[in-house]
Amino acid sequence: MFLSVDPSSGFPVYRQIMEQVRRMIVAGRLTPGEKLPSIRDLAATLQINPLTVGKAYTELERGGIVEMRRGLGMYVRRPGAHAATDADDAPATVTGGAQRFVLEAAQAGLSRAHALKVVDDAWQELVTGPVKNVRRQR
Amino acid sequence: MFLSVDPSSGFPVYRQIMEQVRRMIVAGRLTPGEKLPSIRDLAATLQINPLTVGKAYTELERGGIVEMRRGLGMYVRRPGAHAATDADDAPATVTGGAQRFVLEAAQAGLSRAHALKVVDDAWQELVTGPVKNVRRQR
Amino acid sequence: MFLSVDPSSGFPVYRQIMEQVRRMIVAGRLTPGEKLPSIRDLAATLQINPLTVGKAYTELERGGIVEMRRGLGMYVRRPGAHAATDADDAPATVTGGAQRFVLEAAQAGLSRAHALKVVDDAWQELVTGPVKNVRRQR
Amino acid sequence: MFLSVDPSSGFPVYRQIMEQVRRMIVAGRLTPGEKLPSIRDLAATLQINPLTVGKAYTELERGGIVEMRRGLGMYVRRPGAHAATDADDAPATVTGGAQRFVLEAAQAGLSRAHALKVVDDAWQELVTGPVKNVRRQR
DNA sequence: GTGGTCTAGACCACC
DNA sequence: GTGGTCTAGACCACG
Repeated sequence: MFLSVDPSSGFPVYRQIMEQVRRMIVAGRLTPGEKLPSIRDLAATLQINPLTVGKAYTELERGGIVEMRRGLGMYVRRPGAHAATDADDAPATVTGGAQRFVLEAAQAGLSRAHALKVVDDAWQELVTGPVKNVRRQR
Repeated sequence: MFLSVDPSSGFPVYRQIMEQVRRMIVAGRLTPGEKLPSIRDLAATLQINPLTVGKAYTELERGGIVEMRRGLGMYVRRPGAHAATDADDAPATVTGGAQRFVLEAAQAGLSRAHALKVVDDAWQELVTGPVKNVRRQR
Repeated sequence: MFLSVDPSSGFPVYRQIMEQVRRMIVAGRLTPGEKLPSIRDLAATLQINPLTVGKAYTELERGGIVEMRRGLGMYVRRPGAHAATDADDAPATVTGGAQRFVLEAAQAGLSRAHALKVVDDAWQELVTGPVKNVRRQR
Repeated sequence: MFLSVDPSSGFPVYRQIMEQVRRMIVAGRLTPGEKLPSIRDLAATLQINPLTVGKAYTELERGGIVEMRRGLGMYVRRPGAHAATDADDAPATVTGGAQRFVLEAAQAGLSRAHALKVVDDAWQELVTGPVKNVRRQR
């Protein structure tokens, strides 16, 4: 598990962690049932406060992404276990995200086709794993 | 000019204003050279603090979207006028937005094709606002 | 607003706050639209850390009990605004609570009628307001 | 003896065991003098740590619910044998539980009569219900 | 002024 | 060992 955070990015560190964990799950680099690094370990690795890691984990658990087993650690949840929870409002979230992206793209002067290609490329990068910047493991 | 804000959405009010103004420009409902409502008028209409509207306008001006003419008000800028300002980093912003969207969509269980369709639909909805053709900038 | 917490009760302080706020809303001592004390104020009054109060407020907001208005404070939400959110699983929570209570009561040797009376008395106390219970400490 | 625990429920595993044992006693599915499964057997069945089962048993013994006979195992105690132990504080516990339940119910929008009915139903289920109600998981 | 985030260090319950 | 809670104090974004 290699994660990287940028404390000076202005984007909350705990959200950076959340996003990367979700990204790894989607990309298949974290599989259901797999154990996440302990709060202390990850905090030491990233050189941040354990509470910050804990906040990220707590939020992920609330979102149904991972589950906590007392005294054992955090584990990636089986997909479908939480599907019922947010299956209904997920589309709304996604279309909202699409609207935001489309606005940005149009504002930047991209054509419709160009914008779609950018999304397609991003998806490709997500499933194959970022080419640069991240190392595979395990 | 119809704007609406939700003070309790957790999303900064001044950003809500910025986003809607940009959206209107992209959709062609605000055309280059057109005058925006005054800070005080808009604040009164939305029942929010004038400082908040002012911040939105200032940020829009910094982004080169609108320009301030002392004593006259804020005006939508001619496309291309700000091209030099952020032409270089705009693509980076867009790809970043694409990555965020793709992550959300994948996490929500959408297929690649489905995600692309959602984006295409959002674009369609954006341009088929009440008005004519889309003016692209840059 | 009179709240009291017992830091040495073993029950998390932030949950004590949550419970009392909910209790006050149910009892009508906090009405929809009313403003809660600021995090700093309440923390100073209770002589606890602001972060602890903040955690209580954040959790209440997540539960749809209160809403945050940026830069203004926390406000009691209008009932029904969140009804749709947890209307479905609320009954499950309630029946679970009922099962726990019934088990306790039976284990303690109460009769069925006696247990019902205890609940009825508790409801009475809730709506009329705790007779004692509002004590200052430290 | 069929017990089930959910390690990822957030509720301590040892308390889940305690609660189910007490429930069985109240419901008559475990009668005074009856022997509980050994720590090792139950731990193996539930696929949990024997220390956890041991803690549950120890706590039950402290509460006077069961008694340990060295070299023989744990046995359900005769009712009344522990009455003197917690007869005094039991009512306080029960009224506390009632308050918690009433708060939950009122918050969920139940009427006073409805809440009482839920409790009555739960009691009914407790005494009649040993039939099924046992679910396996994992 | 408001809440949001982060740090450094501590104690606790649980497995 | 694990995560959960709390303290004391700091900086930032927002209205």
